[in-house]
Amino acid sequence: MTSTPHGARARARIEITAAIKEEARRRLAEEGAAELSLRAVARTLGMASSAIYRYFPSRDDLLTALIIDAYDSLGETAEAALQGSAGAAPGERWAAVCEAIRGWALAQPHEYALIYGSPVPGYAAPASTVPAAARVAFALIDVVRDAHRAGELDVPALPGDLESEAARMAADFVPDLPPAVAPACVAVWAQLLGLIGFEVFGQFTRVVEERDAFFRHTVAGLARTVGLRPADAAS
Amino acid sequence: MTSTPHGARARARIEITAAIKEEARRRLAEEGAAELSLRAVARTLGMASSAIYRYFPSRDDLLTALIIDAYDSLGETAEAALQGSAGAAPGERWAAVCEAIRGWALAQPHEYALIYGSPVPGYAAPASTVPAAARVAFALIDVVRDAHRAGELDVPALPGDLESEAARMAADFVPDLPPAVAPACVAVWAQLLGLIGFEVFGQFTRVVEERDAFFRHTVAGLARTVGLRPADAAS
DNA sequence: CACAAACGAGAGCACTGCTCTTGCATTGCC
DNA sequence: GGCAATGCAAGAGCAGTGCTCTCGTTTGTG
Repeated sequence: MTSTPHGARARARIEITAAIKEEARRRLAEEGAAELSLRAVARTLGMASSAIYRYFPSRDDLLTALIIDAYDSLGETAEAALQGSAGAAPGERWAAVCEAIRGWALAQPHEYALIYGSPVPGYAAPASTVPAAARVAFALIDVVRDAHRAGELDVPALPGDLESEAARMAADFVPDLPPAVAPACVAVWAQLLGLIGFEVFGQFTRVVEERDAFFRHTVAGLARTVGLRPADAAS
Repeated sequence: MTSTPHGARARARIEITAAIKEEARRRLAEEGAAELSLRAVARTLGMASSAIYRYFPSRDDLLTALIIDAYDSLGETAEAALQGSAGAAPGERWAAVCEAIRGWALAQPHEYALIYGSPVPGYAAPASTVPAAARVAFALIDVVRDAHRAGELDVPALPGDLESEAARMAADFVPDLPPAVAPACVAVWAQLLGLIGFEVFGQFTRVVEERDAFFRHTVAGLARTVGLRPADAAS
């Protein structure tokens, strides 16, 4: 039933699907996920509201598609920063990837909110989002891995009650690194995105003014937490 | 216009206002903010939907009231942990306050999402929420302040480009502490809530299993970032 | 007592997600 | 090439939402 399901109709289908997503993303950029209305999308696309349901069985399915796209877009940005900094010192690469993630988040706050905002509890992220979501994390991990290969990673300490958990984590997604760095990576990943979230969601209003410098400094601290030696020696 | 504006009607007003908030909070606990419907609240309260608008001019106003309550509830929890650990070593107090915040968040995820989730950009938090929101932060800062008084605070380094910002921050809300700790406090505050957010919002699914131990360890790392000496010497 | 303010209820508007039915166009098979 | 099956768009419709307006009624004050 696959293998280029024959001709014009199929092409039209993927084109229209793309057009719906595109228009939805456009509205998302300026309104936020809560205000995204299927009917409005259909209207500006010149189709009946009921027609959209041929392409996305429900509003949530559209949102899920947008979530995956957002994860991928962010992951791509992070990977680009990773490659753009190839050869640089681990501390600098770390900063570059973090800045790229932050830049993406600030440029598309609503999409950031979509993926790192509040998925209501009870809502289990569809398994289809997992690989896309992992890309950012793996970009960060790649920096750590490179530092490790170059012998420039200070493996952090690990308390006894986390040993088995660390072993499991490491086996799951960093089998080539010392187990102790796995929890540190996860912690730093969460803290970084949390930090960015605070800025994007306006929690820094009237608290942090010079956000670029503040972010640079904080991210250097995070680097130290995973065992990297930050580029900015002064911080 | 204040000073007990006379009698039974006023009393009824504050009672009904409270009942609305209570019912709204109940629905919030099991459904999430997006699903909270004024009409539904009115229905279970046995009043016409239009009557609610006598008490809250709009749905957003109701949500704002709930946000303030949530901030206060969380702040209260943090302050209780602070007082409950009076006299203990700074590292232990830090852990206690952090655990309290996390516990609150896990117990009322929807309320956590309401305050630290995704306020759509374009939405400036009403000034009325600020003092309530600050309570958590100040509870954390109190631990740092105590450590400083006891001479147990290792003041973190500060890069040159953050000096003026640090001075401004310190003047604004920690005038009695060395300026360098101010950015560290803000960073750690954001990172802690971000970490908790990741857990509450399900980002740790299939990533972190032993979340208590993981949190304990990570929070000890955060303590070190602000210059505290964590209780858990092993971590 | 009279008057004004506060209040509750109901109807109504514009909007939403989603379903169902009806008719048309395209597609693939014989 | 002709035809049945399928894919698709459109419209009407349901149940629900936030919010407004009006119209009596209740309440407190001069």
